[in-house]
Amino acid sequence: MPLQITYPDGTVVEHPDGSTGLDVASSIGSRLARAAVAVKLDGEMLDLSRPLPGDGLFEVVTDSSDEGRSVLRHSAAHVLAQAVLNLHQGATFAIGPSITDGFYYDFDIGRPFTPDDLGPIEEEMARIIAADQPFIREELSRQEGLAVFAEHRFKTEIIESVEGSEVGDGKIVSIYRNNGFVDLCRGPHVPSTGRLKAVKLLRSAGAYWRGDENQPQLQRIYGTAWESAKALEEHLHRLEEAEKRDHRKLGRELDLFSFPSELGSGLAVWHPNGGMLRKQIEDYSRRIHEMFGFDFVYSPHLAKADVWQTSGHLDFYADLMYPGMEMDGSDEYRVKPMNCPFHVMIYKSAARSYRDLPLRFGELGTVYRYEMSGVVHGLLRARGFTQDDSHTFCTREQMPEELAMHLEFVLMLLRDFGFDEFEADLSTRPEEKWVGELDMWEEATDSLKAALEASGVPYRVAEGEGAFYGPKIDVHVKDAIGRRWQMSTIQMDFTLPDRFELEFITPEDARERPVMIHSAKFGSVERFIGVLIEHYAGAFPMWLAPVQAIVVPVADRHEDHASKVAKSMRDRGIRVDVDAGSGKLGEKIRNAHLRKIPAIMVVGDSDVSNETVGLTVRGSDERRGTPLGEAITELAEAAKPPR
RNA sequence: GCUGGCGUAGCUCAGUCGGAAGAGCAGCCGCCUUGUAAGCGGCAGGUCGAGGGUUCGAUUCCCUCCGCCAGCUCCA
Repeated sequence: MPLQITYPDGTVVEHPDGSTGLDVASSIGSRLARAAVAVKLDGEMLDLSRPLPGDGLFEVVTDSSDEGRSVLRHSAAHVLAQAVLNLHQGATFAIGPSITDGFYYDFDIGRPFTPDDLGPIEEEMARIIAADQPFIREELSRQEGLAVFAEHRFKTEIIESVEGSEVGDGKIVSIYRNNGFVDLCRGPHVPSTGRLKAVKLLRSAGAYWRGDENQPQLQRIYGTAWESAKALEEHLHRLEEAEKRDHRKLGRELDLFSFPSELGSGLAVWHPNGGMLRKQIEDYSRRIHEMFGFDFVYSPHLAKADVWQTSGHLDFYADLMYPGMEMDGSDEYRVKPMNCPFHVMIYKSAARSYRDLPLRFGELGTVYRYEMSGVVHGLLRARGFTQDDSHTFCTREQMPEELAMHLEFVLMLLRDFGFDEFEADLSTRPEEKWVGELDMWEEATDSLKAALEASGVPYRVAEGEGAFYGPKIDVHVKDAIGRRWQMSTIQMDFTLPDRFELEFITPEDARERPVMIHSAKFGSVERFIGVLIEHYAGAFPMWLAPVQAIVVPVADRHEDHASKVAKSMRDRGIRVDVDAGSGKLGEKIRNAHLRKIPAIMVVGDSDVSNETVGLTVRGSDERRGTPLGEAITELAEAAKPPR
C-alpha cells in the first residue's frame, strides 16, 4: 500500500511504502533535503533515515529552525558524551538534552572537570564529527535496554522510571548507536555526526542528578551547536553583547551602586548617580500610586516574632528569614521579609466599614531575605531590597474590579519604562494544599482571567502553580534583546485576613472578612533597576538619566559662560553638569559619551558672543549654533517624565 | 547550601615553579588654550580579600572564613 503523504500546503502525494523522510524530502527538492535534519509526521519527530510508519501530515525540519537546531544540539550532546566516555576510563553519563541556545550533558567521571578538560574533549568531538559516523536507531525491549546499560546506573534508573508516555508505553526503549557508542535516546538525530558543522563547549559546572540536592552531584558540560560557523559566531557575539549590558558592570562604570564586601553579600549601597536614578523611579512610583487611589503608609524594618507566627511566615518562610534578635528578657524580634503584616496592622487600627473599602495601602518597603549564597546576583537577586508593595483590602464584590485596576496599573507602569512586550502567567489553585473556599478561588481566578483578556496581554495558565493562599498573575516583559523577565505580581490572598481576623461592617451591620490583594509593580526596585540597566544598556531615557545634560567649554575662557548656561538649565529643572577640566574637547566629549549623558552642549567663542550652543542629543546629529533658549526649551521638554 | 573557577592599586589586568610587587586607565601637580570619542610630562597610589599553619623567609604552599563568577531538569 503506497503512503498518502500530506504536505504543509495541503497537497497529498503518494510515496511507495517504506519511503524514508529523506526520500520524501529529496523528492520535494535537493536543497530542502540538504537542509533537513529530521522530519515530522503528524507532529511526531522522526529520523530522516526512518521509513515513514504511515500516512500523515509531513513536514521537513530544517537545520536553521528552532526544532532543527534542537536536533543538532541533541546530536552534539551525544557526541560530547561519546568523547567523554572515550577519554575518561570508567566514566558514566546521565542525561544530555538540548536547551535554549545549546545543550549539556551530565557525567560522573569520579572528579570534577576543570576548564583544561574542555579542550581535549572538544578535539575528540571534532575527530568523531570528522569521521562522519552514522547514528543508527534501534528499539529494544525494556529488558534488553537494561542489559545494554547495566554498567550505567543513571541510564538504568531512567529506563526503570520510564512512564507510559514514552515509546511503546514504556515497554520498548529506543537507543542510538554510532561506532560502538550507545546512548539511550528518544531521538531524533541527524543522520551522521558529519552534519554537525559548528559545535563549541562553553563551560563545566556541578549539577545534581534530577536537580535534587539530595541526589549525587554530577559534572555538567555546557556547549552550543549551530547550523553553520557563521550562526555560531553570531551567537557568541550576542553573548558578548549581553555581557556588555550586565548591570553589575554598568553599575560600576556609571557609578550607580556597589556591593561592598564589608557589608555582606547581597547588600547594595547607592552612589549619587544611582541614587538620582532611583529617586526618579521612586518618585514616579509615588505619583502613579496616587493616581490610582493608593494611600501611602510606612512601617518599621522589624517586628516581634509573634506577628510572623500569626502571619504564617515562621511556618512557611523561616528559611529565608534572618534569625531572631533577643534583648535580655524581652521579646524576640525579626527583620521583615515582607510588608504584609504591617499593612494588616494599619487595617486593624480602626473599625472598618464597607464604606471605607477598598482600602489600598502602598509603601516602598525595604525587606530582607536570606537568599542562598549561590543565588545572590547583583541587583537581580539581593538580600536586602525595596518593594513597591501594596495591599488592597476590599469586599468580595469589589474583587473583580480591583484586580482589573491593578493589572491596568502595572501595564501602564511597565509601558512608561519602555517595555512594550508582555506575557503573563495566571497561576491557579494547587491540587492539594490550599485554603479558603472553592467558589472564592474560582471567582478570583475568573476575575484575573477576565482582566487579562480585557488587557489583551498574552498569557498562559499555570495550572496548580498558585500559592496555597490564592491565585495570582505574574507579568513578564521582554527586554531590548529579547530576554524575558518577571516583573510585576498581583496576588490574591484568602488566608491573611483570616489569620489576623480582619473584619468590616456590612450595610446590614454584620461582620465580614475582607479579601486582600498583594501587588508589587516593579517587583523589587533594585531588581527593576537591574533589568532597566540591561534593557537600556545603561543609556537611560532622558527623564531617568542621573545627569541629563553636560555643558562642555571649549577652552578655559568659556568656563564662566558654561556655568551661566548650566544655571539657566538648572532653573528649568534639567540635571546638568559642567565639564570644567583642562582636557581637550575631544576628551571631554568622549567622557560624556562614556557616562551616557543624553545631551552634550559645547560652548566656544562664537557661542559666547551669539548666545548659542553646539547641541548634540543622543541619537541625533550635532547642531552647531543652536540658540540657547531654543536648546533649553527642547531639553526641558525631552526631560519630562511620562507622567 | 552544593560543585568548580576566582580574589594583586579606585578600575581592567600582568607577575612571582617560595627570595626587594608591575602596566594601562582613573586621581593629583604642571605644560598646552583647545570646536565633537583618549594632547604631553611628572607625582602619588598595594598588609597581593581576612585569619591561622608550614618555612630561615609566604602575595606564592596548606587549612578556615569572607566576598565574587558560572551552574545546580529547559527532564532519555
